[in-house]
Amino acid sequence: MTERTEQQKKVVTRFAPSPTGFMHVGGVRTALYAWALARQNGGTFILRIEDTDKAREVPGSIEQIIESLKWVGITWDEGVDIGGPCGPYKQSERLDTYQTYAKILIGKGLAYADPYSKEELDAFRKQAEDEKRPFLYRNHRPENPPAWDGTTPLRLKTPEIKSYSWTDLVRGELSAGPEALDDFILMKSDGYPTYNFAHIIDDLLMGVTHIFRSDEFISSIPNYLSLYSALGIEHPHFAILPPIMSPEGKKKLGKRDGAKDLLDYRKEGYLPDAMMNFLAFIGWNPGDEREVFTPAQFIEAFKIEGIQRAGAKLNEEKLDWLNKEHIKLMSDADFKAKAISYMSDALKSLPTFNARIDAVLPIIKERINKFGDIAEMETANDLQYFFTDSSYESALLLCAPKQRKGKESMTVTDLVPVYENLKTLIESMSVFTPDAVKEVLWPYAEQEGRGLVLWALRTALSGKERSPDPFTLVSIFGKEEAIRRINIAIQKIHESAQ
RNA sequence: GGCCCUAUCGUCUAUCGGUUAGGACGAAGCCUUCUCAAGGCUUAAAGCCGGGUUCGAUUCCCGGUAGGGUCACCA
Repeated sequence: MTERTEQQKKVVTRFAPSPTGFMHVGGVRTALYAWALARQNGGTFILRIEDTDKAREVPGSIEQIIESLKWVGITWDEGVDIGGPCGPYKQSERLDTYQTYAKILIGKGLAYADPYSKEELDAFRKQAEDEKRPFLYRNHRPENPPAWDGTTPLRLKTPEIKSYSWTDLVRGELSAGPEALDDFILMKSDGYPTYNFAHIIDDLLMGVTHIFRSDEFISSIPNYLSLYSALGIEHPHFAILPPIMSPEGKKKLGKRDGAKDLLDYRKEGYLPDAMMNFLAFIGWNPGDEREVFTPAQFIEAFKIEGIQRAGAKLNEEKLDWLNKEHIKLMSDADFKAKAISYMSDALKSLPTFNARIDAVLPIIKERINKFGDIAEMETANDLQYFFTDSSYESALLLCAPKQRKGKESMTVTDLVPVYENLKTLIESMSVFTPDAVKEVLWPYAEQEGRGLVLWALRTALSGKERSPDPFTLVSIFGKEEAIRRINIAIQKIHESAQ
């Protein structure tokens, strides 16, 4: 494996999820900040898997984690799937490393075997709870613990019961009293290390310089500080990220209360760049008024000082808006390819599809927030009429538009002459851009009544109560098709008059 | 309950002692060709409370309150 360059050693960050299911915004946001810091400094970003809890492990999680990260555009230099100079990057494959360090601590007299049964421990815990005290194992520290044979938990003998204070890159000076310190478990009785132990060893061995983690770990940090001190090592920089709250309640966002699988956003047709932009802004901002960022712009703008301290609620309406902004950034070709992939085969195989799709795309573009909306438009029959006849009621054609107040509805006598005149005008056209069409039809609409003419034309062409304006529609359909549709409308209203 | 963190419009936030407290999302209204969408303009909307420090506090300090986290052989 190639060694890191000096530059790559300066900033080493990692994302270290446990494979217990899908990734939600919280996890990916943590990864994003760590990644951005490494990227902007030419450093190293590592993907490490913390699979030390066999019971909670969900098969397929690692693949899903990798897919989620890759989707939003996060890439790593070293990790489970690609290896690297500090591998392996999966904790279950590093068991002897943790054994080695456990023995070092035992040798120093700073770790000891836990002799209690689960029942005894539960009794201690219950007692503490009854007395409204926090449970502290160290109050029950055995006087003569047996030698550790690996079949019982191994605990840290907290080197010094004291108050700790430390600097957090986001929160500033933090501190905690001695009550926060306890003899926590280093090695479990199944031979696996705890997260609390393993991550510290791995970060040390992998040269991690900055640790990003979410709010809930803040109360564990004093314990980590005692372990660093027991090991005689310096700790990396800490950056605590603000909690993400669920949209409705005030609870921290978790999988049980509605946190979505990140890949669901992909399914709904959000753009990865928009997702990254959205994630970045959950608890961070550049300090100025910019809000739309490409990944490259984000890397450039990211600063740890810009990270919030207070928790933020998830606002998916903002995601929709951001996604629309990113759609505007897409090239026509990209938009077309992506949009078409959300349409049904039935729609795409319509004979007029290829001829008209380029004209229809801009209409779709201004009507969607995310690509999944295209499928919804099709379900609502808002796409088909561009390519094939719409089945509609004559009542729609006869419905009186607002500017014809005083009349409940229009009549055949009102409409037929209008349609005939429109046909003549359309017949005379040679250029079919929306502007050119408007130029020809506008004077007539003004003269005859805009409400009447434009409503009549638009409903005849679209068969819809709501649609793009009639000039655009004529420009999409062209002469023959426009006239054909008007003829259908004429026939419809004649039928209704009988 | 102990320990810890946090606190500006409904939501996300700017402000690093002096501002008409700014922006964005969302909402409402108006305009722009009939409808819809998009766009433009406009409006409503905030410093949790109480003490200090200071000539002056949203900003600094203390207390309260509220919310969150944590007290696992989970991470």
